[in-house]
Amino acid sequence: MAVTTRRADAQRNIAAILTAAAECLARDPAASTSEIAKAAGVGRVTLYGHFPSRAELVDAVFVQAIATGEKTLGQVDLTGDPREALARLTESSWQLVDQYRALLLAAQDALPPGRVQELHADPMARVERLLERGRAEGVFRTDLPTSWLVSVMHNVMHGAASELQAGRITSDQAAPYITATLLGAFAPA
Amino acid sequence: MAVTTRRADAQRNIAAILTAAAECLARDPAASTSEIAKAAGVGRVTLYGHFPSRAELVDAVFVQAIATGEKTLGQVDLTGDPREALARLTESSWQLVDQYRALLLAAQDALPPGRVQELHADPMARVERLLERGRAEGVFRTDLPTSWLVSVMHNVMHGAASELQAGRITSDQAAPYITATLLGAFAPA
DNA sequence: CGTAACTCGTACACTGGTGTTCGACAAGGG
DNA sequence: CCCTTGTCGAACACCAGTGTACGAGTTACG
Repeated sequence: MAVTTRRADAQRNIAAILTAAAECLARDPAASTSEIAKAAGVGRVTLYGHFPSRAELVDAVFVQAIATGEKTLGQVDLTGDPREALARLTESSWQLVDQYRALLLAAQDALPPGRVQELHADPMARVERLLERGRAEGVFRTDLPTSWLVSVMHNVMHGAASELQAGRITSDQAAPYITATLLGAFAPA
Repeated sequence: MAVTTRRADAQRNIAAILTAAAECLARDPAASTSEIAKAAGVGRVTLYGHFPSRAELVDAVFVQAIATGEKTLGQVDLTGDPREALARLTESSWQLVDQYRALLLAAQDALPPGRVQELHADPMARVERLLERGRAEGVFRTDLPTSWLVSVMHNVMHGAASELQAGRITSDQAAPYITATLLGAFAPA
């Protein structure tokens, strides 16, 4: 599907728009197409030449973000004690959540409902597998559904991002706090 | 400061607008003034006659919601085993969070930053006091700041609201799930 | 080097909200 | 009963964004 018949400058512009959009949306989830085009050093018309609508642009940026995030998470060692694996996964995931927080908000009100969920399927599955293994080994609780535990992890991380933004915690504290909280929450009763 | 010199029908209208706004914003955080006015059975101009701007209307609705919420929470018995008290508080808080979820979103992007935080001070203090007591009695962990634990509680509840909305859990499951999660997360290491 | 692909700015049409103004018309209160 | 207070609808100005149209200019690529 990749149209390889695009001229070199066009490809450069597409890339520039994509990275500019990522930056702008990270600053302000409601960033306008004008803003993004300007940041990319490109006319607004050019932007619309490559992305039919703002929504499709946001989608493309989001897809890209998920893809690079997946690459990072794929390198995390998930073997050994599930608790230690969870700590490692949390550390990496937290970086990503913190980085892409605003982008997620942008996606949530620019993309059709369910689309965000759909694109999160892969990273979610990774967490789920680890939790399942921990449950099988008896180090994580089994009295709550795995999907619930995944959502707890998700929400605690996003909560940490809010706390960080509000200045109530520092960047260094976040990961340890999250890890300590989750290990407590996931331990068997 | 309460202007008692208002005509009876005006007071009725104000009340109607307030309750209509509460309903509309609960359905759609971005509900327009036209929508709210129509729901209140009132002209849009009348609405602006009582509330100078959409933001001030949202503020008023939010203040009202907090006040009635506080009344409910004030009746919760917080004595005895802090863990059981937390369970009771969670049960009541969850009802409120679920009910006012959309309103909170409305407030967050209609009100100046910090205003939401400001109005949450009282309910937060209540949770904080309970957690502090539990820490003093050795049943809650002390290796994380109280403010962090409060935020965890907050975020787990809002996460549950999302899960409920997405149909991944049912209304009955929410409170027990939240309670079980928090008791685990707050237990001493 | 010529042509097709691409870009640019400006301008435009459209949408959907906010807040105001106007004048006519009720309705409550003293 | 009169007058103040309040209400109403319609119209208006305004803003900020999205997406499109046009025509002239530029750039890659064969």
